[in-house]
Amino acid sequence: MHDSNIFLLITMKDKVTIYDISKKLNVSAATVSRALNNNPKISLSTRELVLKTAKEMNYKQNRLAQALKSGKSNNVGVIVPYINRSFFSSVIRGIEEELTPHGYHVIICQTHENYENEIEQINTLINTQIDGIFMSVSKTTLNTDHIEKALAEGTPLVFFDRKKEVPGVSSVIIDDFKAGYMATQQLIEQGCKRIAHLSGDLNLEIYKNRHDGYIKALEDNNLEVEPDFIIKTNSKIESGASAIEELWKLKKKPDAIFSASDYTALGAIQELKKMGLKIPKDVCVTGFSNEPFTKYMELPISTVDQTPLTMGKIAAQVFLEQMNENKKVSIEKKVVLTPELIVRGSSIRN
Amino acid sequence: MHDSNIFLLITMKDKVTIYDISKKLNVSAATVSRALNNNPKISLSTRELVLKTAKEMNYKQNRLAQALKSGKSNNVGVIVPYINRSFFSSVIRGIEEELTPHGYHVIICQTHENYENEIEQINTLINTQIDGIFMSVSKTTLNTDHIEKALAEGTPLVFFDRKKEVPGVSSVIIDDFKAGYMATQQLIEQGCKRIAHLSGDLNLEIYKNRHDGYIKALEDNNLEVEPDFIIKTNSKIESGASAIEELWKLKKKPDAIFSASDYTALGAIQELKKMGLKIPKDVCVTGFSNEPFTKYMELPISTVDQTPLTMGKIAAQVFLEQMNENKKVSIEKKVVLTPELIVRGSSIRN
DNA sequence: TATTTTAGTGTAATCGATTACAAATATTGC
DNA sequence: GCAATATTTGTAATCGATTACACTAAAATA
Repeated sequence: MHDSNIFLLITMKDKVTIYDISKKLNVSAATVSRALNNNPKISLSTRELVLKTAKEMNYKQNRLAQALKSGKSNNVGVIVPYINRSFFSSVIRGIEEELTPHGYHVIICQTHENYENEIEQINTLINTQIDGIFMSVSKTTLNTDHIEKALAEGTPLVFFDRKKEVPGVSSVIIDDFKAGYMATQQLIEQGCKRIAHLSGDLNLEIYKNRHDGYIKALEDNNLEVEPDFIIKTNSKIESGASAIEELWKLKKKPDAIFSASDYTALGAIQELKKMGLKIPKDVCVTGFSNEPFTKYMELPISTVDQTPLTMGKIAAQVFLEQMNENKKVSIEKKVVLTPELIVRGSSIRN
Repeated sequence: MHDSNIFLLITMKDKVTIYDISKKLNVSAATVSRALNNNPKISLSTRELVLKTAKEMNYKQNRLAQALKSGKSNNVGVIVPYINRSFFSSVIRGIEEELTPHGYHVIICQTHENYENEIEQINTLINTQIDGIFMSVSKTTLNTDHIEKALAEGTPLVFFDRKKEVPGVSSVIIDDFKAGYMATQQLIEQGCKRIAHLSGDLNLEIYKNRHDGYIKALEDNNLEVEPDFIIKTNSKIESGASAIEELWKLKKKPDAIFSASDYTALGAIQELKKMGLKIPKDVCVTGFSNEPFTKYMELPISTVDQTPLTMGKIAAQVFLEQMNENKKVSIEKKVVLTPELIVRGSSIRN
């Protein structure tokens, strides 16, 4: 910290309420409220007078009071592992852009991939009387009691990307199986025959599906599934590098890598280059998530785009639909978006 | 969209209030409230009974009602141009992590760099009775009336990164002058003598300061300031490429580029390579912002880190300090963080 | 003109929690 | 045993906006 000044200043007027307006105009607060809400049973003259006076007095509606009365806060909560991950921040942007025109505000919470935080965040969101929750579950979340409790309170919930099976909860995800299949298929089409897979935690649905898509593509092309070619990694660059070390200890070496994460793909590429191998000539590589950096590399990395902005917007739409339904009934809607395979230099051989 | 199922389910109990607890225990709501708030003037036995019953009935405090009564919502608003920009999402993360332990929630708003949106967002945040606003002003914001109005309502405001001069408003920024100076100095130390600058809009303080730091470094090293070497760009990759085209039309060509944005730096590098020039041998390049991709390039790009997480945390601390002060007095605090020059391959010659 | 409509406004309760103030009960001291 | 004090609980107002119901006055109808 380099510098820091102090400066004093007196401010602050009291906030104007409908009672202040009603006093000034000698009408009841009810009349003021009705005028402000364009209630038809108010005379044009008083309505205009109230509106004019409200503007003059710089009246601002207290949404808190309104929310308490109506039982609707017009706030929604979004729970993600980290908000500054490219994918999550883009989903949030999508949600925000879709909901703002409907008068909603978005409250964001991070779990840091921690189950306890997730429970805590859900509870405080419920206390805040949010009208709905959007969430991508943390990696350490196994149990769904906290989610079912939220539902029982009547809080609509929408999963995006990372979901759990909970009756009554809608979800918006991408077709990870298809993504895994497409990515693998494209590598096969480049002539690759020994494709390794750097997988995430297979207990998570998304990674399991990417893995299964990879397997199915191999099978459909009559390529042998080599268990040694499947390495569990953790979305870190170093993890990609060490996976390559491990793979290159094998007798039969891979000629392509399909990584469930762009970061491990990057680590793999760096390690392969260090070993003197040429990409894509010797080894083709495809990552996952379309992290911004994949596009900007001198050798751009093939990857799968999860269309996060769309995902956020659709999740918001699902929520809005649910808000328009009968409150005593909740509708479960499962939307599966088609991912987009982005083929770049790292996996083009000809 | 690939698939979409419908599933029905009945849910929802009514929410439990202190009145439900008070009825069940045959005590007054006041007693329940006091017990829940650990008010000392309540007997241990009733306190325990209330707490136990509250848990049994799954009571959740209504923070809306509490907020209305207390005049404190425990929500703060953050206004940024776009939430999915690496820098902004990291600042937001910093704010969130600092304020969550104090019971605050963070509401996010985007302006899309649009002045009208900014006004709108401020107003709806005030209606929502937020306890404070954090903002980075939009590029199109010239006038500060909307901000002064918010202050007059008694809403504390903290600027971060992009600020305006408004009396009574605290700010947390980085020393952009110093950043520009350091970056330029490092290029000079590599032996560069003809350093061009790709600048942003000089009407914005941050770009003006980076520019001024660049000029000062040249002067301090007795290098001539060449007006043709200063090109206005717009933070897009293409803008960096066309700046290079323009510069290389000059008789005297630069031997280094200091760009006020990582994206224009990237565009410049791509264009220079296309022209067959070697980096850093022929031209050194330094960008600004430490965008994630700069680190991952085969030739990593030198850049300036704005320490966004720290910036968010400090902004939050400034806000918390202000909340602890006398409400009728607002204290203006100006924090200037020291940026970090990250020297990478694109500007190392030896 | 008498009576029914209609339009416009006011009264008061409500949302859920908090808190001065009042009241009831328990405890202490003499 | 009784006043004085301390402890615990209740009553009711409050935060600001909304709205069912009641009421008045003017307009429409017979």
